[in-house]
Amino acid sequence: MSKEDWLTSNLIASSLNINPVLVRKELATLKKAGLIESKEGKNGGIHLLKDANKIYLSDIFNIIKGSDTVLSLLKNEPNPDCKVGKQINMKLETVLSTIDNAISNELKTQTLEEFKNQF
Amino acid sequence: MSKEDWLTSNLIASSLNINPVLVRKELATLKKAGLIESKEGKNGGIHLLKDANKIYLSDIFNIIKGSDTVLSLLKNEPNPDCKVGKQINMKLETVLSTIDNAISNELKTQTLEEFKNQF
DNA sequence: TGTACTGTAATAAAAATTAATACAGTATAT
DNA sequence: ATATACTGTATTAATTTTTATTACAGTACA
Repeated sequence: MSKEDWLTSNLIASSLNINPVLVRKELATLKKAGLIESKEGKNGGIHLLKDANKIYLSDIFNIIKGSDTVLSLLKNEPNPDCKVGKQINMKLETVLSTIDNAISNELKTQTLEEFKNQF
Repeated sequence: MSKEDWLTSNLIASSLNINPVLVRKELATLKKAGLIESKEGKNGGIHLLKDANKIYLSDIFNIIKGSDTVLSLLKNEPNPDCKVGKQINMKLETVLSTIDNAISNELKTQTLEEFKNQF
């Protein structure tokens, strides 16, 4: 992908076999995070702002993940009358954060370029 | 929890604030995996088959996770006419497996006993 | 000025999760 | 023996989440 290639959300959507609007929503997240840039109008689209070999899979993971934890066990609201239930989400949060970090660290070992070169 | 304490699914459900049937389904998984034992009939319930300090959070994680990957990106069926789409799930699977391993390794560092003792 | 994009909102449809109901089977206590 | 309180499991309903669809304003290019 050279600097002047602009990928369209329709092309991506048809490759992923999902709806273009979904793609554009995810791209909005990546754009906000500064990973990609977009161009409106005819012949527009998106492309990366950095070289793929400077982008680690962890970067993408962390952007898409946002502030949630990957394992979303914190949505449940345990019985507050239960001594354990009252405190467990706080304790779980610690575990779930270390899990997110473990994933992120693992994904630091591969660049987008390396992933791409498999094809 | 001594050897003769039998926790009922209703108690667990009311602590978690979810439906008892859901609890019993998860317990069935843990039982099949040999982590817990159950007793039917009056005064029945479930309890651990091993000491909590011999059970690592990773054990529970792996049982509950089953054969799926935690990040379930493989359900999508990309366009098979796309050169990349055709192959990507295979390549993703590798990444997703390393993620599962990373989580499992992280959770090996804490026992159920240690987690419990926080309360 | 028509065309092909992004960006975003609103709504609908589909899928996944959770809840509810029901009940057979079983062990215990009285 | 029999009422009681459990597990185990099936079926169906309700709820929530995810994904798709439709629509359209804004923008840049040819």
